[in-house]
Amino acid sequence: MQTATLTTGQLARAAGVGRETIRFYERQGLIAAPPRGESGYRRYPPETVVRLLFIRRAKQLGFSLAEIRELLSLQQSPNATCSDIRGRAAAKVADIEARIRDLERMRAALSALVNACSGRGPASRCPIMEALTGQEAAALTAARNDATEEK
Amino acid sequence: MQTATLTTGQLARAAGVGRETIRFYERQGLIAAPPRGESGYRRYPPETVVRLLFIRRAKQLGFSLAEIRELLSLQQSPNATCSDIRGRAAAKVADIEARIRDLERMRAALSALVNACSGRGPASRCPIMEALTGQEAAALTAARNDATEEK
DNA sequence: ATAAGCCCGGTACCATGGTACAGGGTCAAG
DNA sequence: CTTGACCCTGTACCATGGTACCGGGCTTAT
Repeated sequence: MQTATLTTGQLARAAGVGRETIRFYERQGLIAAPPRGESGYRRYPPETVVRLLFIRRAKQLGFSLAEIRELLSLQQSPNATCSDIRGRAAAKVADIEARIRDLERMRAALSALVNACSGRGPASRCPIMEALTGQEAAALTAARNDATEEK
Repeated sequence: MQTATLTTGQLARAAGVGRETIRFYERQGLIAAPPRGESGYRRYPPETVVRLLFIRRAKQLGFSLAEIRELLSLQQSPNATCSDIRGRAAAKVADIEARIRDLERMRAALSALVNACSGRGPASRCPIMEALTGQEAAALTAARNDATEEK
């Protein structure tokens, strides 16, 4: 085995990802299809490890694979500017902030319900369930009671 | 058409969801399969609207369809207690808070990178890209330079 | 009575990020 | 020279929450 190139398994171990993941990234255009040996085995140049680690870090920062593909192609392109990158990163920050606000809104609404619930009594009269059920249930029940009385 | 029951389309309009979504929820066990008319058409009792609105609200609060199915079955079950419900809601709050913390961590790391980037110069020397690329790239480049010099 | 509009079951498809085979070929050590 | 570990392609599958289409049947208004 030549130490100059890596097989798929060696690359996977070096980058801390699965072997299948590497082939998946190749299909997704995140890493280039490497040259092949006689046997058809992939022979990765060692810098592919760097690229895979880049992908891992970008994923941890919340970038999708599509966005990472764009970042990588900007990296490659000679007339891409630093402010292009900065713009994408800032947009992603805004995106993350929007998701946080969304979750904060949920958290506030749901924890208000939890606080409104004593935890005693049957589920059927739980304030949480009543809030989720809304007004319509009462209206429908009333309508049905009317019908019963009229009968 | 009897006004006592609703067709799938009427139910969909009343609850503000798609017709296909209702059949999907039936397959997922979120709403019971309703009785059918002569023609095989579904005939929903009007309270199904309440159930669909319940599902919508619970979804807005971050519950998955599987969790909503559980909430609905607790609602139905006579020996389920209020504290069962409260427990699920509290667990969901904790879940949402964990997701928020995760996003906060991303936001902090990424906005630090955005602040470190002046936005001037080529993408190849962008501090954001350098941070994502890490140390390995420098090490590999050095190794390659060594090899070149030795040759 | 005919056309529009609704409904039926079944199936396939969307995005996201992979994972898991099956059925072969290859490579290195013993 | 065989055995086990590795690699190949291709395809199907996982969860999530639906959406879209097909070929047919039903209903309703004109």
